[in-house]
Amino acid sequence: MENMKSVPKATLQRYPIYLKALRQLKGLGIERVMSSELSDYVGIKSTTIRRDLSFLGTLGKQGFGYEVDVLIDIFNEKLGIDFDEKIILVGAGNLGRALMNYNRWNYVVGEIVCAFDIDPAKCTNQYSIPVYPLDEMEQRLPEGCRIAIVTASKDIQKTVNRLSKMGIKGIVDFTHEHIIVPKGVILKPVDVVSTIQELVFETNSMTK
Amino acid sequence: MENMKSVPKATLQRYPIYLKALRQLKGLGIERVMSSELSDYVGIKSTTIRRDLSFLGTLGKQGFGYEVDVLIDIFNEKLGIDFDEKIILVGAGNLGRALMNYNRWNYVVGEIVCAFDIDPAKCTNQYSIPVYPLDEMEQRLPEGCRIAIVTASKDIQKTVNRLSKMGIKGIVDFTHEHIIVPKGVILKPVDVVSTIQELVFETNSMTK
DNA sequence: TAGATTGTTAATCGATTAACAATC
DNA sequence: TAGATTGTTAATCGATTAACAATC
Repeated sequence: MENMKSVPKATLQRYPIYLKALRQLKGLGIERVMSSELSDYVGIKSTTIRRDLSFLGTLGKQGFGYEVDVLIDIFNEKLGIDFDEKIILVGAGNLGRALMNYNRWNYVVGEIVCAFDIDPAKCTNQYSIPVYPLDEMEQRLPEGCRIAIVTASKDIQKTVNRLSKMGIKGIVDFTHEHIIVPKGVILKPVDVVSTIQELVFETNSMTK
Repeated sequence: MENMKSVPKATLQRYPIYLKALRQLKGLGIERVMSSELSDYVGIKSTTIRRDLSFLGTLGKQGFGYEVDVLIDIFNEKLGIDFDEKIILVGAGNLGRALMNYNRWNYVVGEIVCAFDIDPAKCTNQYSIPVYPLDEMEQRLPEGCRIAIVTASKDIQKTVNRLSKMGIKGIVDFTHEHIIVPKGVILKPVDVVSTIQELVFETNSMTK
């Protein structure tokens, strides 16, 4: 970490793809992988993969390839994926509840620890995860929590400002709203509508 | 459309951002916008915006800026967003149902017309949208449907192959699975776990 | 017209990849 | 060692943006 050359943004965005693939390969009992194999698997050129991996150290062996476990460990250690990122969720509506139930990501990046909602009727323990009133966000913030998922669009800008003050560093944003993010906070939009629009644009421009 | 210089991929991916912003501005009663204003609004340099827009024609007026309505119309007409893209949904689990209820995108890109699930218990009319057995996908495919949202990971590769044969051109993928997409089909992953991982990677690499 | 902002050119920056030297 | 694949260099490609000419 200390001497890490600054990793290009494009590379950083491919790491999750590699990590996912490596976990799947490991699940299939594969212990060693060559960049060319991984390339076929994820659809990224092998040179690009080797270059991307080289930012994390000298991980492969010439003539051999990479040990799957070594790569997975590196992603975990060097990049701070320690499987228990504490995540909070803002908004316990339909989508929020779907995310709460979507517990497949336990032990992958961590888990949603608790949720918040303005609607008192939604503040309950009846789901897999406790839901607290939005007011209590500051006091209920889990120790070390850096990441929030927001699904509620009511007063979203205010909420984002509050999250930022609370020390949240990354926000996964499911609202469609226009949000200005404070410095030092990264916001990743997850926008089905925009995704569909991109698809429409791209399919249209494909068929000329 | 006919003489459209091929639009760069990066530009294509920004169009939904512009369109969203323009609709919001229109909602605020704003009729004219300069590239510099739009730039402040969406956080993309004004030169980039002007260049992106120039692929769609000569839309602005020197000394004046752009008419919001003109831009919105161009996106709609030239790029085929006609508000009623017919979308099908595969998988009526928690996430699927959240998407069905998430009808905010009606009249934005179109709407989910129907859903499919392998589980007969989930094939019902009790939601806002009819859910049919997965078997009936081919016969129930809405006229002109090009886009599918998949949330069910069971046999996902088979499903994707089927969708492709049915003529689906774009897939929004909510599963975590490793999917090989047939030629001519675009798959856009929407992956909360990967998004969170990207956030963790990026926040970690920010704090050095 | 004069002022302003667009549309576009050309320079810069970053990302990809072909080619190959290093090395297991 | 010889064969193979990595790690890295250098060339290419694409995207961004500064600067400015075109023009409303």
